[in-house]
Amino acid sequence: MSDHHHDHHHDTAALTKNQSLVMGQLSSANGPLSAYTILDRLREHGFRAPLQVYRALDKLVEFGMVHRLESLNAFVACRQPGCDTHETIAFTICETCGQVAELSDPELADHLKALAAATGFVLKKSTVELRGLCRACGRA
Amino acid sequence: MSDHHHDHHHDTAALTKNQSLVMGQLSSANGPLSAYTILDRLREHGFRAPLQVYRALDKLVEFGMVHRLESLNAFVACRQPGCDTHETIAFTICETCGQVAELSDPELADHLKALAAATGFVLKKSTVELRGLCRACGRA
DNA sequence: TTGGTAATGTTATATGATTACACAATTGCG
DNA sequence: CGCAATTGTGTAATCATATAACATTACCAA
Repeated sequence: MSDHHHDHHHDTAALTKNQSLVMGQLSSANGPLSAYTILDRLREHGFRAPLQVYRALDKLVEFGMVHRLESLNAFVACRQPGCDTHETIAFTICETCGQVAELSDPELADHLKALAAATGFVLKKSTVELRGLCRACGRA
Repeated sequence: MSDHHHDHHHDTAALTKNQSLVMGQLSSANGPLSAYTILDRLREHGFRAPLQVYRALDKLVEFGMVHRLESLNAFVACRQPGCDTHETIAFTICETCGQVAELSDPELADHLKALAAATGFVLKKSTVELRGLCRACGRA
């Protein structure tokens, strides 16, 4: 159907050592992490330089296992059920607790595409990041 | 109606010296500029340190005269007709020529709000940045 | 086995943004 | 006016994010 989706099925075993270590940190974190935070946490595993983290992150993002949050300069493990199949995604970012949730809404994707197309713009990639209060923090 | 919209009407005359200089650079640029690019261009006007730029940018963004593009770490002058009245905005960013256009679509705002609300999320601010090819570059 | 590709390690540097502190200009008000 | 509060400015240092350049190692495939 889609002409450029990921046909990867990278389970953890297929990752390289550095990729696994970085993925491990992101998976066990309950929110987004900056590259340098990941670096610090992996120093005891032999990491010495930012590039070790950034290279792993590049691949993990490419595989669709990790998302980059532009408005935070941080990275988060993908929590969607079919991580490698979803297309356009929006993120909600709670300004109080820092928690990030993914929203996958085909209608939104269509809406954005149509909106862009109306001005002759060919849409390649959407960044949608919503700031506010999550359900729990909104009650406070 | 809205409880925190801008009631400012800052015409250029009301800006401070540094704010005017920064605004001048952004207005005359035909695309987004990074804070350090602005700094370099204003050195001949006496600018010496990043903070002079960032402080001016903070105010200009607050006034609604300038937008920050999260995915570029750059800033662009607002080109919308009623710069201080529009609410939610999406940006198209051409990956070839770097040109940025603003889209102001109330339906999109509603859609995002509804999407967030469906998970109990209280939306404060939306970041929507669309990457792709502008009309001119798309023809190539 | 040999040659190419991908991954890694290391140093240095580029780029983006803020903290801390001192001082000057402007505004508001008694 | 005279004074205080606020806002704007200047400067240095530092923190935070990301990439360039180059050498080496691991792995896979002909």
